[in-house]
Amino acid sequence: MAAAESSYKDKKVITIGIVRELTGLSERQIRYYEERKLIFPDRTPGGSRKYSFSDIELLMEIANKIEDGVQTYEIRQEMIREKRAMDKKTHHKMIQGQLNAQFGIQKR
Amino acid sequence: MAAAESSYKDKKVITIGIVRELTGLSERQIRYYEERKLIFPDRTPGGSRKYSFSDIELLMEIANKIEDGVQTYEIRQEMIREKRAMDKKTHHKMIQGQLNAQFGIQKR
DNA sequence: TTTTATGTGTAAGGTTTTCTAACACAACTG
DNA sequence: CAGTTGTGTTAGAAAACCTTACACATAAAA
Repeated sequence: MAAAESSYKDKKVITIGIVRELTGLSERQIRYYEERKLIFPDRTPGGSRKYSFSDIELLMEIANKIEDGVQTYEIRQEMIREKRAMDKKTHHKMIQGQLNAQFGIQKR
Repeated sequence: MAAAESSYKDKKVITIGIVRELTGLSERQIRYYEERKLIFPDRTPGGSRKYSFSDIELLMEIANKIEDGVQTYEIRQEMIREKRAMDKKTHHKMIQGQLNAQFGIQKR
């Protein structure tokens, strides 16, 4: 049963400096992956980025793929494919909201 | 089995502004409760405070008690008592590390 | 009832953190 | 070769934090 799960994992509350520390990536890299639409932090009213633990995990996966020579464009395609696959099959699962938020209709 | 549990809940990665937002408390209050030794954030190398989700929960409990007229001093006593009770009984449990870190020997 | 302690607000001045934009460049890719 | 990718770095500005201090209404203690 266990309902929606407020889960800390997906709450966007971590600033980029901490993310840098936790992932070992440079802020430049983190922002660049956002530019390439691989990651979608929230923002404070003032404009500072806020990430979740999920985002951090995702960033580390991205970093691995990049190291393996995979390009951001390809990574994005994979992610979109994965999301679609999940939409069809597991139609109401946890990660759902996560990915939906990221690849859904970007409210410009 | 399930070992130590890296758990996001206790990782100190949230800055005070976000804590303010999540708890509804003012930064002044949050810092004051620290001064009264009710909460123990980590610090970045630069000196900014970092809190965990546990800290946030704790802060909300504190806020409730304060509203009920309980003084910070009493709250602290309660917390110390609770910690001791747990030390005796549940001798190696999750929350352990959490509380220990907070009420253990403060390395001045 | 004076005196002291508690809990918060607010202001000042100073650092740290973050942001965007731009230039540079090596290593690919087409 | 011309264009793209992924990062570093710099520069200037804005946001977020920090500490210290003064004020003050309440509440607790002497």
